[in-house]
Amino acid sequence: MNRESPALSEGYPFLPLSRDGLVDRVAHSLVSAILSGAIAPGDRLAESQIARQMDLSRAPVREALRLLESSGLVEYRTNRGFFVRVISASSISDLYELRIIIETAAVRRLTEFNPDALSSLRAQLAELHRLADEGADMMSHVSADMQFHRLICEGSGNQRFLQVFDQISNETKLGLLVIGRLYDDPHRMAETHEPILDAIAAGDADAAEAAIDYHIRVAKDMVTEHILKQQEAAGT
Amino acid sequence: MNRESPALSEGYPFLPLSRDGLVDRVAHSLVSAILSGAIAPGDRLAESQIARQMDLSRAPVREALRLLESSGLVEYRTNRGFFVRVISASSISDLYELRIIIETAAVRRLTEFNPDALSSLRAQLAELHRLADEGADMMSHVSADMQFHRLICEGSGNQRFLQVFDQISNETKLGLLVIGRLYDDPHRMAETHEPILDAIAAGDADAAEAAIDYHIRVAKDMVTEHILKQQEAAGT
DNA sequence: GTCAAGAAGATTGTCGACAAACGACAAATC
DNA sequence: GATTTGTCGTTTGTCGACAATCTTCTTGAC
Repeated sequence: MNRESPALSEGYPFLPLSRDGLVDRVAHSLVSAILSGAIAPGDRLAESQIARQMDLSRAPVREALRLLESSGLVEYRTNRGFFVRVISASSISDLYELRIIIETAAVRRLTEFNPDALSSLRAQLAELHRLADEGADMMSHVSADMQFHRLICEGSGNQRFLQVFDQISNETKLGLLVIGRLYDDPHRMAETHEPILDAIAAGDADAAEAAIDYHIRVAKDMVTEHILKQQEAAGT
Repeated sequence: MNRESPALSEGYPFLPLSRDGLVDRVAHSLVSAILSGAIAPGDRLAESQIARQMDLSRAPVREALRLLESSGLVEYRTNRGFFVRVISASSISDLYELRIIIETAAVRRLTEFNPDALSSLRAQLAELHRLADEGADMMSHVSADMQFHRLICEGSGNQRFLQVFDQISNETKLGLLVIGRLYDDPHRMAETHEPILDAIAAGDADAAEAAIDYHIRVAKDMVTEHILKQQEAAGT
């Protein structure tokens, strides 16, 4: 066996093993808890309590929370601590308006300068249908859906678009998840992405822009409507 | 002297005296240092060293740096620390593309739904001319210029637009400052904002959008050109 | 019963300390 | 002479502790 021969040629391909620190793991854990609904919007996130539960000191917890803050999932008040951000209809509306301008610009650039990205978008659409077939849970649907849109931002070639998208991505997911059952017909949901792909395939940037604008606007209306309904119900 | 009488009536408008914690002050101090050029792009920001100089512990310094990180001024590498982000031509180009889509959308909404914001924009333009008259320094010019654009985002009524603008604002300033003398004719610079105001005053959203698009695009070209020239000079 | 003031408990803000990781230079090996 | 290995000083990662602040509960007056 020539276990060593690759190393001799200056290149056994060791993967740089993930040195991701504690902070990232804590942050991920918190995101899961929030997105799963185990911690509800408005709830307090006491760092000392979390640290105790995870059996580590407050420092990494605090940093993880600061990280979540910059992604909009969590809100910080001086001398009071961190709270899960509450989703208001107007804040969601603003969020989707932002998504619209980012993603329309992104899909335009993608169509014009990077049409090769189409294949990965097709693959992601197939993934959406696969999840629909196997009756996956809401969280999986939402994540896969967002991943489709992320690919568009990534394919735009503009790092800032992707950065902004990632920053608001978790909050968008939260908005989708708090309203509960939205993907009643997941196949139908997946299909709504097809006009975007068609326009990109046709190389028609205007059409692509219009398609994604429509797509996100529909989602926006659905979500804001749901939230308004929920607020009414809660106010009664 | 009736120092206390206002308090008795339960309503003297005391300004909440800077209870903004240490962290914000540290962050502000660091931003100043970076934008003033005292700390150059690529430089390391050793938290222990900064803490020693400011005579406080590392905790608040660390948090301040994390804050700057989320505003893009500073970059963090695990187990290595914080570094002032280096400005590349492509990253600046992406940044301005983002500004264009945010601010065109913002000025459209402002023109359509909040034309009253015009007066504060006019005031800010006057401020630009005032600074030009008194021959203010570069930093003041840049800040006042950015404030004009911030007012547009604020006037859009979409919180997210403002949020994104604030997030990239410092990095934009940094980009403007590293290229040095750009405001050779500050009055001329101030005047380039006028077409935007005219369009808003006329209630013509399309024209306003076109005006700010042009305005930012010109700035983008100037800045990227300068940076490319600098990079060539450095590479020689 | 309502409201205000105050005490008790918990939580955040900041600190100093120690272990682990990094970068640089010297020593050793081929 | 060039590359690898060992060592050392510095910096980051994490911790536990204490003071300042907030929240809650109790107490008391009206």
